[in-house]
Amino acid sequence: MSGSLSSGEDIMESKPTTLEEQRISKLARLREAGIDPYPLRSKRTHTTAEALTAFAAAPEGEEVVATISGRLLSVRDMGKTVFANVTDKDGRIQLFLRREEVGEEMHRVFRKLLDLGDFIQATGVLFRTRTGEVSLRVSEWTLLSKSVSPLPVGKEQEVDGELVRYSAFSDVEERYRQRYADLAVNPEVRGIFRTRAKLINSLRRFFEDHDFLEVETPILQPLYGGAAARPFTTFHNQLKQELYLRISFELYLKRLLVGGFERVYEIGRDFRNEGVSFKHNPEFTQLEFYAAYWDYNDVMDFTERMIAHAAQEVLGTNEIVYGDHTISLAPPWKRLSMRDAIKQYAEIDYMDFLDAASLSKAVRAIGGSAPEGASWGKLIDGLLGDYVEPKLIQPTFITQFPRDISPLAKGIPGDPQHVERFEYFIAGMELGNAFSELNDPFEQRKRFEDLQEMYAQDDDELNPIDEDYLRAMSYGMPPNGGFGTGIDRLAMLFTNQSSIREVLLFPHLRERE
RNA sequence: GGGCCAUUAGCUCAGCUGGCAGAGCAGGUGACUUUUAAUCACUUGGUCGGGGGUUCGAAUCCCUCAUGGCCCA
Repeated sequence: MSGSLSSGEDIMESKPTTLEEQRISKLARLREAGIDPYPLRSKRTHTTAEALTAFAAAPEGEEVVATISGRLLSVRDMGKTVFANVTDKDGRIQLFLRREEVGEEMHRVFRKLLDLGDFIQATGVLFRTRTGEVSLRVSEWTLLSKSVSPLPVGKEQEVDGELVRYSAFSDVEERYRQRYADLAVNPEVRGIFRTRAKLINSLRRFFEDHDFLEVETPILQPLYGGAAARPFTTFHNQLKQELYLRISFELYLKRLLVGGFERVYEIGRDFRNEGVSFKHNPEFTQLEFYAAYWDYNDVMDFTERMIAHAAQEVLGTNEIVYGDHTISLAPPWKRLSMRDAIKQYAEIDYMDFLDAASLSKAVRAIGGSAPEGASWGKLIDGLLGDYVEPKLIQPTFITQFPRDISPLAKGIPGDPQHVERFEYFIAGMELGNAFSELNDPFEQRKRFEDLQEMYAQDDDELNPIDEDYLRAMSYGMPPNGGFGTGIDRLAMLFTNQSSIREVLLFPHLRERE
């Protein structure tokens, strides 16, 4: 017998708790009874859901035999008879286990040596108990995996068709730190991530159906760009080269339009070295697409159809509930220029204040915040965030952005202040950003240089000039519309979650000592 | 970055103006021939987030640090 296992000190870094010690001693007793607590193979014939369906579909009088596998989540021991619930990926089934049917020894082992959280496999005939629950009358069962640490399983009860949970694992921090336990005991959390996966699949199909090519571009980049954000830096030892984790995909995807692809998209991870909040995680999933011969109006048309289509596919409706709001994603969405939006919600016509100094004064006059040294465009963006964004519950495109905060967007003819750029907002949240992409290499260089000058003091905004990108553009880039959106925020919207951490499997948390 | 709140048993939580650290669930022992938050009896389990201070005495008051949540910037 293995002394190392009975002590438990060797398999766990920290000292086992009393409960863990009890379970570790059960491991030894199981082995004494000739039972391998971690057997090599298992075999199931039905998921719990399939077993219940098969029973419902079987003609009267026909036996349905099933072998199910899953995690033991509750036991009601009546002596000669034991009731237990076993769950698997998307369901649960009640086991009905009698001494005469499984034999004295396996009956004893089940009652004395199993714990909540253990994986087991059970074979039997389906039937309906006296109280009406379809159950598996177990003729044979085996242990598949012993749970040594107690899972935080709560209890639950059905009240008027609603499942009420008691002592559910709900400590937010522990749920994130031990997501495996959270997922194991909170099926609705698994549901969030199923919805998230369906959303991404649906978007991929939509792109596929519209002749987009899915591509992958570098995450490790010698230069970063395409957004205003601080990057993570890293180092390639052999090349002795400083590298950055990408902050956007933009400049690489547009290089592909130069290369002759006309519609490309990428879904992947971006990294931004900034604060953590209910809507920010240092790494997040981004979707960007670029389509040759489109302008930002085409992108708007496509965006509203794409999101509405995804909602229809994933949720079965265009009317989604988010917090206290019911939101209609059905196209067309409201379109409002930046100038009109700020006139409406902040009651400032910024075209009356055409430089940063006078606009800053006007912002302060209405009690708004105007950080020292903020550019004209940044002040406007600030007004948008403070006064407009929280009000935009129903989907809204805000169009025509200030030029100085939009170095990659094409200008509007005859309007030196604005460019063809939009952001879209739902539920008071900015979800994405798009423009008619600048494709004039001379203009692009000038914009980059202006930016260098304007933000010479500001690390957050200062991107290095990407000469290779300019060279690509100098070969000729088709006019195109581009778009980026945060998948995590869309997932929040689709799953009615108010924190980005609820839609990230393993959200970033500070280290605990 | 600022403010507020939280941190007590494996889980969910009580613990008032400072006076022997509690409950339910889980666990253990036993009872129970179809229960479903099964029930009943008995029972184990604690560095009260860490450190410092005040006090005869601190889970409780003060300071500080850590982590998390909410609100604000």
